[in-house]
Amino acid sequence: MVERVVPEGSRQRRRPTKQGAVLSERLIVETALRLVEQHGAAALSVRRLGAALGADPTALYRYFRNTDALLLALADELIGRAQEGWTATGDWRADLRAIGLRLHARYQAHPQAALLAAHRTTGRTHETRVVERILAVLRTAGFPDDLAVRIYHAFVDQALAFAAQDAAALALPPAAREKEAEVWHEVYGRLPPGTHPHIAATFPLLAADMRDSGYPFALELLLAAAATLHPRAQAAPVGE
Amino acid sequence: MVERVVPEGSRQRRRPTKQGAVLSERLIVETALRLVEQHGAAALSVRRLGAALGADPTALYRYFRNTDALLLALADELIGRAQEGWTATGDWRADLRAIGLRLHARYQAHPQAALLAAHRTTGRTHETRVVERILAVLRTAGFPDDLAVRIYHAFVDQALAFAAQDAAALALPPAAREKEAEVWHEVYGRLPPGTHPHIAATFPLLAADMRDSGYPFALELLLAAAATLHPRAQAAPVGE
DNA sequence: TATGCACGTCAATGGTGTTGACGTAAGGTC
DNA sequence: GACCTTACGTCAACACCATTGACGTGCATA
Repeated sequence: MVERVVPEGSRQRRRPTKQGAVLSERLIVETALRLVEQHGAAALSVRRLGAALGADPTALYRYFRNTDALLLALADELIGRAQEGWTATGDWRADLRAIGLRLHARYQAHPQAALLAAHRTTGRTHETRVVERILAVLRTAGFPDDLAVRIYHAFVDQALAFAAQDAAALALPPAAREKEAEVWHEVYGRLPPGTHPHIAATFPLLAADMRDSGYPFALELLLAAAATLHPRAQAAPVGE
Repeated sequence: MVERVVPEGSRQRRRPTKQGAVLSERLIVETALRLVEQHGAAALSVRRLGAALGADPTALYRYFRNTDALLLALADELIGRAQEGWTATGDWRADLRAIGLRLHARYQAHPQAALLAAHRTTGRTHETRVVERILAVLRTAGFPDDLAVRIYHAFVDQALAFAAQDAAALALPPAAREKEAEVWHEVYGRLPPGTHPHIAATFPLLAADMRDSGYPFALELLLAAAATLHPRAQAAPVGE
């Protein structure tokens, strides 16, 4: 196979497409993100991306080895953006809450890329920086090392797992997404008290609660339980 | 459009395919599950499934409206298998722990299918039964309805999110999995204390802890925090 | 034994990612 | 300004994919 991808650094000959666009790795990543944002995950295909760029679809392969490489580039971009503007306050619980919610929110903005990114360890600079920051928050707060590590692990995995989980719902084709919402009302709303008494009794509450992500509350529970494990634990109820 | 799917209950005329197979919803689900397990999630296509069944690929559409409906059936099958043999003990915390760990374990046994299925709401019988059971555990334990619903939501989403997260790691091709573990040691094990002091200080602990899933500990934290929200809350430390 | 229709089959449609060949025009050199 | 070299945009083609409508066989029922 001919090596068709030239590393971004050594690119020199930029040549406009028939429609006048001048391609670059950066332009492609930004266009792809915009495409996903505006028209949903399903809109991201090589042909549509080519159309959006104003270029032949296969021009993409001069910049990325395949679509997976493109999606990893998107993912890297996301991780970077999630940390922009964040600074520690010194309150470990508020800091972890902010980091968790930011990561979650940023991933939700690009569900398709999030689905791929959340399950992978990249070892790239953005990722190591977040890890360092979380450990810093926990150790500075006075958690002993072994406990800090365990809490870090649960916290990070939970943030990424929920990010992927909620992204998956957003990344669903519109038809399937509508169907799922419908399933909740049609199926769960009509289960008879005889066979499913607890669902029947709480259905309105259920329907209301399931509309939003379970992550914020799960995060609060994790933080509250972690607080009770602190060597100088004080009364620190959920949500504090 | 002609309605082509006949509900499983009212099926009567079974007719062997050219290759002699007698199709059924159950056979299709089991074959699909086997296909995904043996050859990965990418192997699940209508054509390949037809070949594995010994039938014309489009015969599938006599049993499922589309591939998404099949996927939901797979998901529900996994949920069902996770519950086989479970019974309530009356100790809400032990019961939820058991349900969570069972779900997680069952999905890990079928990583490829778990990846596809863990994000979906099926509305099928196995799913509604778990939902009913979890709500029963919480309400019987004395949690008020609104709290029971919120805890249920966080608990279920956490279990499924972690199931998908950990399944993703298992589902990677062995080569890629080894490579990722290697990258982790190479990158995180060599970060200089100057730029990443907290990672450098805790690396041995980190490396040991990250080998296993973060779910069991995250689940304990959730249960411990939920216990403090109980109207008759007693001292109930993590892991009790 | 007769009959209606369930369902397995086939052909076709319009999508997808990806590859190899080709030629044009851009950059460097003189 | 002329000449090479080659990067890279384009094109055609391939092998898949899910899904559809039409068709007729042969089964279950009456």
